[in-house]
Amino acid sequence: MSEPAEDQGAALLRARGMRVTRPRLAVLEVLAGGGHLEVDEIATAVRTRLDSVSTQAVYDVLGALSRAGLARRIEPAGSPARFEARAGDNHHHVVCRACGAIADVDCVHGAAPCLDPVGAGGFLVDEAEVTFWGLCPACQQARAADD
Amino acid sequence: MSEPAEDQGAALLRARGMRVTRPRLAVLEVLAGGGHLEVDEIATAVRTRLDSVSTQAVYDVLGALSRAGLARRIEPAGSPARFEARAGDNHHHVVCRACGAIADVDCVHGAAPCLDPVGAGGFLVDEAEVTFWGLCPACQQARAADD
DNA sequence: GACGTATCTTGAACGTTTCCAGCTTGCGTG
DNA sequence: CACGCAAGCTGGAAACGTTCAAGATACGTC
Repeated sequence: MSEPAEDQGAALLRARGMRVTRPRLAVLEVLAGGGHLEVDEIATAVRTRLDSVSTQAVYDVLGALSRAGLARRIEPAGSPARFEARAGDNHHHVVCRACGAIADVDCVHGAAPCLDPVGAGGFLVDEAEVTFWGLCPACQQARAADD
Repeated sequence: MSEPAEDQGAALLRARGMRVTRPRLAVLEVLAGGGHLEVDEIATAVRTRLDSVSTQAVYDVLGALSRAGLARRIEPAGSPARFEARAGDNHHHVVCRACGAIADVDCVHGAAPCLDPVGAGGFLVDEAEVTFWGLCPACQQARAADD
């Protein structure tokens, strides 16, 4: 916590043999702020820290970070891709059907919920992704108010 | 089974107060053939039964059918939307990371696997969607052959 | 400090999906 | 059995998120 965010990010990148560049540090900082951000939101936030970063660079950086395990890509049906800082735990997500809001849900089963290779038709399963669908508190209220 | 497929589809549509049109019947027939089809595949198959059907009609029909519970829309990350006939039972899917193939997986936990509204941050959860990621048998062999 | 390569920039294109206006069709009424 | 309304279809076009290609730049290493 005594280290500036930049140095933390640089250490993470170096630990994986990745080059430390300004766009990457900025993206890591933005992701560290929390939330589930769209590429466009990340690009906008990054541009408040650096003068100009191309959209292409943001996509490339996010791809590299998720490949390195420093970010996690999530993509609920009907939404553009979103990215979040990854704690390495396999938590899951609740998505609001009305407004698309996303929240984290810790896995109640431990490490691998519902992961059951049996009956997978010969597939070699390595990950189980769980997405919950429902209504966020705000949209529940909005719907109740409509009645 | 003694009824022609068309009449079955017509009955399904009428039971929900939906109009019975040729594009809808054709889409229902195609979906009844099984599998997890992309919109483009469905459109192509439909056009072998009817002379000409616009792409928009296929999208509209599929939207109406999934809203009515006659079709289910699935959309694995990084893939275009796909539709399948099985709706109602909540089975899940295995997706091959290499070739994108999709297979069904019956839920081993019964009706609502891992569905745990607790800790959902105030969300009113109504569905739990599970997607397994791995390698299909064919891609396992292909990878083994590369070594 | 100079090199080689990974990374970023610019500009463009791709494929899926949605919008729009207008015509056709299914289906309940008289 | 003909009529009329609204739902549904057609056709063209465009928006969106994303990816590709070629060249310039900056990082890490020697």
